Amino acid sequence: MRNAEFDREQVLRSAMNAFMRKGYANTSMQDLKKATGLHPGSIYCAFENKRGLLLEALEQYRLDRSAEFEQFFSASQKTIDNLKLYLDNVVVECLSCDNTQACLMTKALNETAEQDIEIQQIISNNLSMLQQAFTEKFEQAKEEKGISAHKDCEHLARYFLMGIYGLRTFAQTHPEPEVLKQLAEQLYQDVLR
Amino acid sequence: MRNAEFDREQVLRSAMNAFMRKGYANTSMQDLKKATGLHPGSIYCAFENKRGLLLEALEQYRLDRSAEFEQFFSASQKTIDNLKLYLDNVVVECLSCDNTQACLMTKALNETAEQDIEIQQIISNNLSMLQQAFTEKFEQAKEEKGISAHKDCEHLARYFLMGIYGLRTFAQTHPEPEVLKQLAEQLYQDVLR
DNA sequence: TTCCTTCTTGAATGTTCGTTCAAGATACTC
DNA sequence: GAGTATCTTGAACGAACATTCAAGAAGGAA
Repeated sequence: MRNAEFDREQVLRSAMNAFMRKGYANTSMQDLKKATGLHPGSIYCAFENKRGLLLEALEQYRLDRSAEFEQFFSASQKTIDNLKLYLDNVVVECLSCDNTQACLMTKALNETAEQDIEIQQIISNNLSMLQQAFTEKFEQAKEEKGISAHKDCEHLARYFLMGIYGLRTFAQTHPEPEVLKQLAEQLYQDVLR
Repeated sequence: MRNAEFDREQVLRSAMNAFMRKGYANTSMQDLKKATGLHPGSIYCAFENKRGLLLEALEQYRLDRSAEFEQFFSASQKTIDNLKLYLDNVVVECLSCDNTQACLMTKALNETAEQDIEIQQIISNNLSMLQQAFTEKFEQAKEEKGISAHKDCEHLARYFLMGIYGLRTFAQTHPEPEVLKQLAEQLYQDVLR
């Protein structure tokens, strides 16, 4: 027997970043080789093919973001404040030029639209989970009297998510800190109101 | 002498749709041949190369959308109502499955990010023009007393555009009419308030 | 009609892509 | 320490890609 030499999670995160930077179609096996340090044969042995690597990278991304999400909501006692922290972090992410700048989910969603139904479905499910997570946080905020009792938490979650999508796209053309912060602030106020 | 047989605008619109459906990288010359009815040689003769075709398609898209934009604001006397009409139309577009479903600008923006700076710049400029057009409409609405006098029209335009971006992305995963209409309604209310 | 210019055609080109595979390297088992 | 199962390597593969180009078709001028 012999174990694989590479760290699977680390490889997946490298692939994740490569896909986010150039998109799925524009990331060649050579790019992936350079990014992951794995030779083509190893990639095909471990992930079946390029698409399999994307599928696992998407799942790793979901896990990582899910963990990150929960971390934000252990920061303060008040859920509504943590939602603001989360939103502010989106802005920070948008502004970090050296980083990937976009969300792997929405990036892959845009690219595989009407082409790969399975990937489309997986991403839809993942984003639905995120939406559900937001819904729960808004319900929690309602219990804490952070938002008014007559609000529809599902709607708030959808609106919040829509705002985040929009913020990310907007940031691609106008990555000006003040503007993005102002937009995020307004989104937060509109959700609270 | 001899004139070209094809209608340039019609070819550009066909290419536009092909690029929107599959994305730039995933649209092959064969796809473009099928979509436009032009043979590779003609395409290269008329547009230099695939990228040149995208560049002209982007410009045609801008022109078409610009004309469509102005049409919305000749519908009613009140600018604020026309903004609602525009927003409702975005929802309708999102829901028309047979159609392209996405905006060529944001689609290409996502795909060429950090890869083709020139295209990136062109799209940024085009989206800035749209933002500017919205700003002017909001200022017009302010003069008509449709929105309160102390509002920052530039900010409103940015927020409105952000909402539209978000709506489009959201629709890709959840194309449910009631949900999208509710989101658009809330966006409109938040902008008015 | 004849000639010339321009457009159209589609097969051919070189390149790059994702993918495969056989040889070599390595660690575990007995 | 020999044997073996598994992983790693990277050259090689066919397919698909964007692009080219020479031959053919067609309109305008004379």
